[in-house]
Amino acid sequence: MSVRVRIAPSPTGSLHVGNARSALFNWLFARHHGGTFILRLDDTDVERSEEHHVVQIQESFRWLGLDWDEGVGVGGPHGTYRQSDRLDRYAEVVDGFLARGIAYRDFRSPDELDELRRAAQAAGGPPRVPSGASGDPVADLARAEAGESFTVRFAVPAEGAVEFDDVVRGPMRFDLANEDDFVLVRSSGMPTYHLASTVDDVDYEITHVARGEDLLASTPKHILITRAMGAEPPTYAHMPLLFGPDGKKLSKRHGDTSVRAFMDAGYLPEAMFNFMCLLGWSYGEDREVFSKEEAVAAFDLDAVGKNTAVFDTTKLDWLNGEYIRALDGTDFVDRVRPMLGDLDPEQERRFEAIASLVQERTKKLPEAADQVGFLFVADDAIEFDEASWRKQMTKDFSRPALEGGLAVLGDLEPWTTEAIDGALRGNLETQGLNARKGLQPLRVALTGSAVSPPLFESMEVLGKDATVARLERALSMVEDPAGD
RNA sequence: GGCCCCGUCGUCUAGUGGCCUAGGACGCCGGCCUCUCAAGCCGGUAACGCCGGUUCGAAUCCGGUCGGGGCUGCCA
Repeated sequence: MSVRVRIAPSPTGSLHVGNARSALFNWLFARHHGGTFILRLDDTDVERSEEHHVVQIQESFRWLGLDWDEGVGVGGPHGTYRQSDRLDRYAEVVDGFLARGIAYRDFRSPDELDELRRAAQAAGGPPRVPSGASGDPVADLARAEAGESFTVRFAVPAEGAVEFDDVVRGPMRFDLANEDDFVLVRSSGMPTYHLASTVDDVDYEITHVARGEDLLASTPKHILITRAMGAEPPTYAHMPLLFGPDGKKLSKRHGDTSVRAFMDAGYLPEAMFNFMCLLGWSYGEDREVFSKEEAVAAFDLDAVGKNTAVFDTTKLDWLNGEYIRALDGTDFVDRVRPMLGDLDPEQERRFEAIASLVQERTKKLPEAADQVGFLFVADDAIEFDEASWRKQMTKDFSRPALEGGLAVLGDLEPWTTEAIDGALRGNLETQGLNARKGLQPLRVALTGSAVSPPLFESMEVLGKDATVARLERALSMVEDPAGD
C-alpha cells in the first residue's frame, strides 16, 4: 500500500512554524517513500476561518518548497479538499451512526453539562460526564424537528480500551472509562474537528497520521469513529511540540512565529527548511547542514524524537549565513536587489562590484542592504554614526590619517585596490600610525561607520572622485567640531 | 482533580548494557588571521533531574520521586 499523508491546517490564522514543522515531516515522509502528500483545509470553525489565510498558508508552503500532490489549489480525486464543502458527507456518516445507535442527540444545555462536569470532577474519579442518551431515538427526532437545540454525541462504550502503536511513542492504551461522549455535530449543525478530520482521513485513504503530540489524547476518539465507519485506523505518529525560548508552548507572545514573518525577515527558505528538520529529528553522521534531497533520502518517522524542542532561532541565524555564503554570486545579487529600491546605472555598478564582499558577512538579507547603503548616498550626505565618529574622528590620529590619505590618493594612478592598498600603507609608515589608527578614520569618512566592507575595495568601487570628496568633507568636519 | 506524554551541555541533538573519563552543532569564552566587521582556523566552557533496584557492568532496563508539558470544549 502506498503512503498517503496529509497536513490539515485550519485557516484561522497564518501558517505557524509548529504546523510548518509538522507539514515538513509529513512531506519528507511522503517523498522518502514515494507516497502522496495532501493539503487539506480543516475549516469547520466558520467563525474564525478566513479566505486570505487560505492564500497565505499556500504561499508559505510553496516558499518552504513543500509541494503537495493533492489538495487545495491542485485538486485531486476528492473534490476541493475543504471540509466546508463536505458537510453533506459528514451528515451522511452521522445519520448512519444515529440509525445504528452509535451516536445520539443530546438536548442538554452547555450550563447543564458544565454542572455535570464539575460534579464528576468533584467526585474525584474520572471526570466523565454521564451519557445524555434518552434511549428513545424516535422521540429525540421529534424534539429535533420541533426545533429544539441539540448536539450529536458519539456513544462511547462504558468499558474496554483503545490501543494503538504510535510510530514515535510506541504502544498506547487508553481506557474508555475516561472518555467522554464527545460531540460530533454542534448545535449549529457544523461537524467538529474530530468528526470531519476523521471522516476525511478515512475517505481520502490516509495511511499515516503524523501530527502534533497535542492530539495524542484525542486519538481514541478518532479510532472509535474510524471503526464505527467500518474502516481500519491509519498508523499514528505523534510528533513533539515546539516551545518558545522561555520553555513555554510556542504562542503569539513569543513574537510573530508565522512562517510569513521569517519570509519577511530575510531568511532563505533553504535555511528555514534545514533548520526545521533539526527540530525533533537528526540527520545523523554528525551533520547539521544538508540539502532537501539528502533529508528526503535519510528521513523516516520512526527516527523522530519524543521530546519537545525549543524554537530558538540562534542556530537558524547561523544556518542562514551558511546558506547565504553558499549562494551563487548572481543569485545573491538578485535576492538583495529588491531590497535596495531604485538604483541608477552607477549605483547598480557599485552594488554588483561589492556584492561578493558583503555576501561573506551577512546573516540575513536585509543586513546586506544596510551594508551597501553608503554606496548610494551623495558624497556630501553621508550620515555619521555617532559612536563611530567619537571613537575615530576626535583623536590625535584622526587628522593625520585623513590628511595623509588625501595626500597619497589625490593623484593615484591606476585607481585599483592594489594601488590604494600600497599608497595607504605607505602613508601609515610616514605618519608612524598602525593600521587600526591610520585606516579607521578613512573608513568612517567613506561610509559613516567604523564597520563596513573592506576599505580598499570600497574606495575602488566608489571611485577616486567620490573617495577624495568624502575624505575632504570629513576632514573639514574634524577641523571644526562645532560644524558637526 | 483525572488520563496521557516527556526528562542528555544554555539551545538543537547523537547515544537502544560495555566502543561514554558521554560525541556533534549553535551560542558563549580565549587565541590565530586581520584595514573594521564578518568568515575561516585552533583551543576552551558546559549535560545523563533525583533515589532505589536489576546486572560483572547502566545515559541506556525496572520502580519510585521530582520537574516540564498535553488533553480533560458545541477550538483545532
